[in-house]
Amino acid sequence: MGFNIKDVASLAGVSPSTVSRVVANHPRISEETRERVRAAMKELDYHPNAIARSLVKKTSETIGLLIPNPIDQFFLNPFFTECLRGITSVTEQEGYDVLLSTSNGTGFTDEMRLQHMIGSKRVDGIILLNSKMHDPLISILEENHVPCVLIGRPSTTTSISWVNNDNVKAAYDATKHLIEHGHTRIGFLSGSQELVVSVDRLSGYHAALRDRNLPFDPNLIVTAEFLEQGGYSGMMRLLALPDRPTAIVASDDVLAFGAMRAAGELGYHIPDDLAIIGFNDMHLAKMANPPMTSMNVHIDELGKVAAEMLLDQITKANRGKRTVIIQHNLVIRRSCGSQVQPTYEAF
Amino acid sequence: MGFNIKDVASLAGVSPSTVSRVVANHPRISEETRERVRAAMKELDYHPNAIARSLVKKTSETIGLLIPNPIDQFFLNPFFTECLRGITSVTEQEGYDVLLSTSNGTGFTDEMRLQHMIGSKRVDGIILLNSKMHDPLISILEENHVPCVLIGRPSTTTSISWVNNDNVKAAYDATKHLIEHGHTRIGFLSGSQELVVSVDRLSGYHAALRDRNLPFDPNLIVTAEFLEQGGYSGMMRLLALPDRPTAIVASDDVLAFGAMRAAGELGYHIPDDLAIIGFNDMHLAKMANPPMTSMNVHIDELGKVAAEMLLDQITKANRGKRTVIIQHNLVIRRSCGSQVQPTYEAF
DNA sequence: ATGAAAGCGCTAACAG
DNA sequence: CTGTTAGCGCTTTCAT
Repeated sequence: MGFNIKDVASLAGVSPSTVSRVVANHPRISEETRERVRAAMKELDYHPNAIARSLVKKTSETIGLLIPNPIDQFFLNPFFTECLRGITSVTEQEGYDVLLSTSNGTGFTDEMRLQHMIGSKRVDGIILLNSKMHDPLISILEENHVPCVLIGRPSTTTSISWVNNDNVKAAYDATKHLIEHGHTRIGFLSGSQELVVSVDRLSGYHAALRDRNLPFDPNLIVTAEFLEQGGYSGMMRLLALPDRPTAIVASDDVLAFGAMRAAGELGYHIPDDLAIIGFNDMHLAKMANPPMTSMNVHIDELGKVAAEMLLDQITKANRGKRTVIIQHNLVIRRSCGSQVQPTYEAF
Repeated sequence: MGFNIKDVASLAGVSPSTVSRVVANHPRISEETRERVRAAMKELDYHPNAIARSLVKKTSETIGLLIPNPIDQFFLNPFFTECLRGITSVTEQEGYDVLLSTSNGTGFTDEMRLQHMIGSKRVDGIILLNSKMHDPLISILEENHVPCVLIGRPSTTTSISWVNNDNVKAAYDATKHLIEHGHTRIGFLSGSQELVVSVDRLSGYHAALRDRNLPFDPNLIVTAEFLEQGGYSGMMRLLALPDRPTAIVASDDVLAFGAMRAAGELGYHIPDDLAIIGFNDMHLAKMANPPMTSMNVHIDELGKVAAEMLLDQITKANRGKRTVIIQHNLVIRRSCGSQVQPTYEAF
């Protein structure tokens, strides 16, 4: 318990540096001493102290993930799990661990937590989630020259790399789909306009209306938190309008679920009375009643590519700025009035 | 960029130890030097190197979470997110971060990853998920005297603390509910019998049948992975029986979803032809068609209590073994044939 | 109240 | 191929 490199060295009758070399698989070590050291390591159940190693090598084989506040609200949206699944699918292959910056108790802002994560040297790079408009986190990252990748689009010019969907186009496509179904009054359930993703999706909605010469009615746009409750109350407001929408684009599936619940309570039938399209195509979507049409933006892929890009920066010192766009595709089910077979999908 | 304690010290005209003291809020520092040091820290944008600190203090303000292999399969079940939500709700208050041990690329087993996490000294304590029967991880934890808490019940006597549900009783209650609805042929969709939770839930099912003098038919028990696909194929097998069950207890909601899909494809109507009860009451459950009756075991609470217990061990050196049982409650919706109002629930 | 010095466990020149 | 030496950046006695 708690043996260190010196203990192993003296048991094997060599110097600490030799032990260090066999641990690191240094080539120029005689087979004989290598064996002897290995035996000593096993006998003492020696495990190298990663902290000490980290201190001298200045790498930690760990990447950091900054969970934006409020933390537990973030976990409520399946977005996080999907992202993390993508991220870990590459870290596990490359031998990296993932540090979640959660500590917030002492009233730390996201900026302070990011500064701390960088300054504390516990991670070799950082993945940032959920970029906000005029996000101060971006400039912190730039100033510090830390390897990092943003999941989402920065709202201002920046030198840091990012992965994103073409959210403008995705919302455009979703809205167009409803227009092609004959809808002219289409409501839009938006997430907070502080988030770039919300801004982009709203602007795609606008563009689609404009292209088809449909009038734009600000009353048809409701902003809510990315929570089911937000979708519910937003929808209630839309349905209370004298000239209610006949179709809804929700910029997140959880909003769409809330919207469906509100519609159900008021006695509207989906898709006959009201068409709904969600965003993200979470697993939930296919189990909804009726199964929900949703824009799949391949969140796991966002995470996967972000992690790959980050590890590239870290291991290859490849700091050139890269931006990647992940494709989207509309998964048509029954909530939008399309005539599709009642299919059964696996998770 | 990259200033250290010495840089701050010389700028402030003091010794490194003094800087260290003001960082640590040491009381016996004159107000004047404290100010001077703070100014220097701010000017250099100094952030203490947590790695160096960790090396000497032997604490990291980080707790480790060992994600069992296969990692990405684990993320597919919402169990993980809920657990993590509970865990982070306490770490964020207490100023701890969370390290996910994911690195697995070089063919590491769970044991090796645990050993590494402990030996590497990057975490002050460990939360273990998903205990298996005869789990070797448990003995590793015991031997190393690391602060740790198990989420789940250990299958053998052990000195380590754990949090769990009374899964035997929970499955008993779920099964009893179906029996009270008049069912006598009740199928059981189990997760892998290598997991303690599966064993417990199956034994609760047994006990309920026994208590009501119902015959036990091994054909009614199907074991599958905790994935929707597992529930689907398991259900297909049950429904192919000459004397098919009229009700199902699924030991996980994702299994129940797969079961519902299979039943749907074969033209069975739920709950009229077939009653189903799931386990975990994930958010999905209430959005199912029909809304799913499910045993809520309060997973976030498991995570929360586990984290609290762990931090207690770490900060108070409170190593006494503790075991906590989190209550369960059946959330009755429409998939089990109970006559309940079609209610609408928020997330 | 502050500084000097030793050392946490490891790696990396530099010698040999 | 292997050992010696000098740190990595910080905390912590022990002095003063």
